[in-house]
Amino acid sequence: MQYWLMKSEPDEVSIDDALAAPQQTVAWTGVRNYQARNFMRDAMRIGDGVLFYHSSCAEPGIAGLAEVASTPYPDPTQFDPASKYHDPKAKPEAPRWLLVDVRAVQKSPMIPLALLRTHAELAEMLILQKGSRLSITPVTPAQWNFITGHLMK
DNA sequence: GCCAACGTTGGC
DNA sequence: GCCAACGTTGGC
Repeated sequence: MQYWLMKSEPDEVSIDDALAAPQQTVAWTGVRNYQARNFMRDAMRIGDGVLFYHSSCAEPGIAGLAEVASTPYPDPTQFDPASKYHDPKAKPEAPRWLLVDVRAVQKSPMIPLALLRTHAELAEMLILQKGSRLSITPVTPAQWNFITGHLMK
């Protein structure tokens, strides 16, 4: 069992959108960074815990809890010329981009980025490092426990 | 809208 | 393989 933080722009898919989706599950489309892709392809397992993070919005921060809900499979948007995530170099017989399904578990009290920064226990979180912009990052059990057990109370 | 930081591309 | 140019991310 591992833990992750996954960024989503709430204008595209918010925690509320995910909770309202069938099975409360959304396909994590649009990742176009190899490191983030590799986490989904190689490291994630069904049932892994996910911190659902809102980025590029008025109040960036952790907005809910979710879990990995599928094994990896090709991101269909890479083959869709109408999608902004279209990748002309991807072919169905050789997909470049894989994703997993994510099931929203619950909305949480909003935990703003600025608040995360105030806790020494979270100083090592990858998302808090200078220049970090990876959209999917691993979270340690200690960080997970601190956030879910302390900040979400 | 600004801009720092980072990733990717492509010429050489 | 180097690296400059360019595009993107994402907080502020």
